[in-house]
Amino acid sequence: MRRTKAEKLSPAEWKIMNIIWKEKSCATRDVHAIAQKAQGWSRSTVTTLLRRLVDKGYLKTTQVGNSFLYRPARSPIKSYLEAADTLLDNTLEGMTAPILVHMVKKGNLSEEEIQSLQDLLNEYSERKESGE
Amino acid sequence: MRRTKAEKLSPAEWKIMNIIWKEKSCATRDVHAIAQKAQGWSRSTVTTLLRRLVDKGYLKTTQVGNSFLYRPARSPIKSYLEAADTLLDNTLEGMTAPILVHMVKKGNLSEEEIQSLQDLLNEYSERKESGE
DNA sequence: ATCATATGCCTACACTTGTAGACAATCATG
DNA sequence: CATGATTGTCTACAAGTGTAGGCATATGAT
Repeated sequence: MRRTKAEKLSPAEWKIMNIIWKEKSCATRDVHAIAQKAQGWSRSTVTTLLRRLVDKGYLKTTQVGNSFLYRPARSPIKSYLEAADTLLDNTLEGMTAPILVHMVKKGNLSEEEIQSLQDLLNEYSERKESGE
Repeated sequence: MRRTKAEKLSPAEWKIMNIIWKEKSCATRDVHAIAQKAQGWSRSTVTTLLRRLVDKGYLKTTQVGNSFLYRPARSPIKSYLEAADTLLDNTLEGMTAPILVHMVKKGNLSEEEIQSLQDLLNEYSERKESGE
């Protein structure tokens, strides 16, 4: 259970981070309001998760009056990419493509997003053709 | 900590599954030999993980002499796709594309794999253009 | 038959994660 | 000011995970 690099988030912690990455006003009560509706979590549960996220370096706090404001300390994109890396780490050779296909299918991508992926792939296939 | 659907694997369990998905001969000793070299795990550790994987329904056993043969009870692809779904579940709207880009970049895809992804994306973009 | 070895099974223990109650300090309102 | 509501802090506990030691039995070699 060594933990050398960036702390991994648990599913519940991702939920909380997603709330804070999305909302602007981030007092405990706000997070709780949302998480209560979405997951049925009690105030205690939300507080515990917030504390752990601060511990893990994902959130920073500012005292405001008698309560705390929570702000993200890490960018969502970076965090998601790390999670993607973790997924690939668990994966055997040759499995990446099927996974990508699957994700494209379920990803509900916009035209622009599809376009950008196409461009990227074109770039790659050209490189391959010219002897990479 | 409810667990309704298919049991999730922990990182250590993925490692073991990958060994068994890859190797043909799958007695404890074989798994241990590999995991010992790769992760430095003791025989006990490997045994425990194998037991848990049987419990979770990822492995089946056949008795052979005084020892057990382990076989996968689930396909790697299916399992990986479920893991990909879990990743997407944690992810906010609009983040799928950047993740895909990232995975393409790190995925070291073959020409055929790139081709198949291109085909898929073309299909999608045509559909979009014709008013999906 | 004996003994070293291999193997399965049980137990253990620290750390993580999900989930939350209880208590204390603080704040707002009559 | 008194009191109820708000907020933070501490503590708790069951289940999951990483990691492994030890014992008993089965097996192969002498």
